Amino acid sequence: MPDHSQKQDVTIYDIAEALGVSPSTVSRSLKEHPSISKETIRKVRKQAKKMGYRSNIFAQNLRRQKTNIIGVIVPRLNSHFMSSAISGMEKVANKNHYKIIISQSHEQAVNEASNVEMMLEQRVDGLIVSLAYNTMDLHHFDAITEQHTPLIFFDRVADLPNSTNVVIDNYQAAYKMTNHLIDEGCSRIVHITGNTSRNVYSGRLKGYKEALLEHQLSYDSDLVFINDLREEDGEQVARKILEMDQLPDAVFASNDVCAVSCMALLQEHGIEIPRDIAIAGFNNDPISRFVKPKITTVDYDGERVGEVVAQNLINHLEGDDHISITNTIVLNSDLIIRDSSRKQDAG
Amino acid sequence: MPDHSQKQDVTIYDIAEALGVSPSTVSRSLKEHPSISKETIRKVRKQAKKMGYRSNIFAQNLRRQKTNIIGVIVPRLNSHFMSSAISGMEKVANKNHYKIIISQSHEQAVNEASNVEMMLEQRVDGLIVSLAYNTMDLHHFDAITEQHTPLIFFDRVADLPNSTNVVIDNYQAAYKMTNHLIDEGCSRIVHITGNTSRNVYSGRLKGYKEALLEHQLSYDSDLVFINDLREEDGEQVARKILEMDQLPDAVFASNDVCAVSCMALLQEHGIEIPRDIAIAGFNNDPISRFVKPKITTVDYDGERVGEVVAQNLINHLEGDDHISITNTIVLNSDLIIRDSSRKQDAG
DNA sequence: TTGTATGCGTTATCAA
DNA sequence: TTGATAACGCATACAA
Repeated sequence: MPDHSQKQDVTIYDIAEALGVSPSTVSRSLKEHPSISKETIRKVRKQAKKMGYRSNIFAQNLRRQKTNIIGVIVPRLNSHFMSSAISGMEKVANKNHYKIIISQSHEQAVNEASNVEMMLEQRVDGLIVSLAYNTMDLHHFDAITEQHTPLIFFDRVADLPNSTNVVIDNYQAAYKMTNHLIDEGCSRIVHITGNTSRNVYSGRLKGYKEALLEHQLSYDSDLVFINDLREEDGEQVARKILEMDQLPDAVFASNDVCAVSCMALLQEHGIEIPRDIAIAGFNNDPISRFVKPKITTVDYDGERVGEVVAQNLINHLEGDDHISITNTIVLNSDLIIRDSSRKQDAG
Repeated sequence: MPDHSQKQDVTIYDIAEALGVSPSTVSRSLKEHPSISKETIRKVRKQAKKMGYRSNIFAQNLRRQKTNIIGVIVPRLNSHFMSSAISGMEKVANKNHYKIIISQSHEQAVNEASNVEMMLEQRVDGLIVSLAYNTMDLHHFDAITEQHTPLIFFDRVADLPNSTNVVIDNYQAAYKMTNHLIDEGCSRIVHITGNTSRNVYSGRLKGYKEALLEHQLSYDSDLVFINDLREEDGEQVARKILEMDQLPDAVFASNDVCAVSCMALLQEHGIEIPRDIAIAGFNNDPISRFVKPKITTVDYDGERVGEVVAQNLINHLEGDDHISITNTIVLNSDLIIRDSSRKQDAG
């Protein structure tokens, strides 16, 4: 057993003894309680520094029943959107003296549930969640809401009372994107998206359908692909496209990675973008700018989402806010038209 | 003030009372202490579940002086390498019932120091760090080592006694890459890298130099660019390249984002890759595969790095390991030769 | 302005 | 096999 035991910590008792005062005086001095004289405060602080005192946070937590820790559960960490979102949360949390504990569900409801349990055990002050791909039943959040632990969902949100959702208008974004493609003369538009039990994907699918209908274009379910939106999924759709009797004239994917991998495979088979097929993605992942042609996408600023989510939660925790009864915050998201569209004016 | 107060928690006293046994019996039953009868254990567990008991972790921590929390400090979260590394750490931590608390230094030593202080306050069981760009003085880690809190650096590591480093052989990787470019007939090779106070960048620069020297190629400092390796830095180098009297025949950048942005701007100015200039990056960021041509790079698997780092730390914490006196773990990293090199055989 | 005493929920030691 | 009791370090109600 390695020896990392001797964290012989200095306590307020040690300081009290050294100074010949009581522990409570030390405790109060350390947080500049108004009833303590300036002189005492000065002395205590000096002694504390001298002895290398560091407040024991467990004892504090135990007394105050508060941790200043925010729990974050996400499907996975290593996508551009998610890591940016986490970055934004960390920034805001740090500024407000909160810490964040992170866990991944790896897109599995069962992991999500055990992560929630872990967060509960940690007694997080609040919880931020983006749902796993296959989460249907939401009962694993019951204990959270029962204890009135503030709960905020973002991106992939839930329909749960007493929780807040931070989203963009996925319907509108997809509606605008599809309209844009139609305006460019596309009429056979492939849509690649994820599990439509998730708000983000159902919203986008709906926007896509609506735009078609408004232009008297028939909705063809053979042109809609539901998958996990990973690199290989984009490629697989590309292969299916190449086998179609009649080629589509556009592909609109629900994320950029999928759009880009689909495009790459199409290009390898001699399809010219955007002449033969126009391409559109979602998220404004850096990758969307680096491919050729640059792909049209929807600006979805993870960093900002993360900031808003964290700030909202902290406001709530600090009491600057009311109890939310299923409150929803909708952030902006704009089309970014690029070379993979047939015209390049602003949308 | 919103009402998230009534976390009227069930304690072992409540269970004890309900069952007519002592709190110690409950405590022991809950952790299946060998001296407690099966029957009692069964009863206690049942009652605990019935009453919705959840152990208070502060009290536990307070008693045991242990948190099962690992602190992680990184320059920034939202790069592919870093978010993958964190993902790997989270995976291993989760499996071993550890939690991770994350903070960003935003590449500033001053933030790094305050993050360390925060981790100390949280009483993390161990600390994982990748250094900020401009960290020179390492005294902000003194308190960590003094308490014998295990400390592991990865990627951007330090030369500190009683800490472990997890790295790849940056010298070798850059040496091989430069050799590869030379083998392809390149002789004026631009190298873009970061602050050479950081091991990763000094190692790579050294490998680059060494390869040149071994081939009787003179080292030209005008071909070496030290910057922050961001998207805009790659573009700026591209502009400088375009102004050169004699064009280089290769660019070797210390990360893929920088390599790719440099390449894109060169291409916009009619340079053909790899005919006019070959391109090489570092990290095997997905972006390196999606650009055209795909760029040659160094495989640097963040997920694996994260796993190794976390596993090593946990082994140490669990006592399966000795106290490390400046131990170094070197992970594998291989060249990935792609279209942006002039030949495409394996390196 | 400061001190005393108690409790936060657990675990570990000792005794029964 | 179980129980009583004393910590762990801090914060606060009450007393002085």
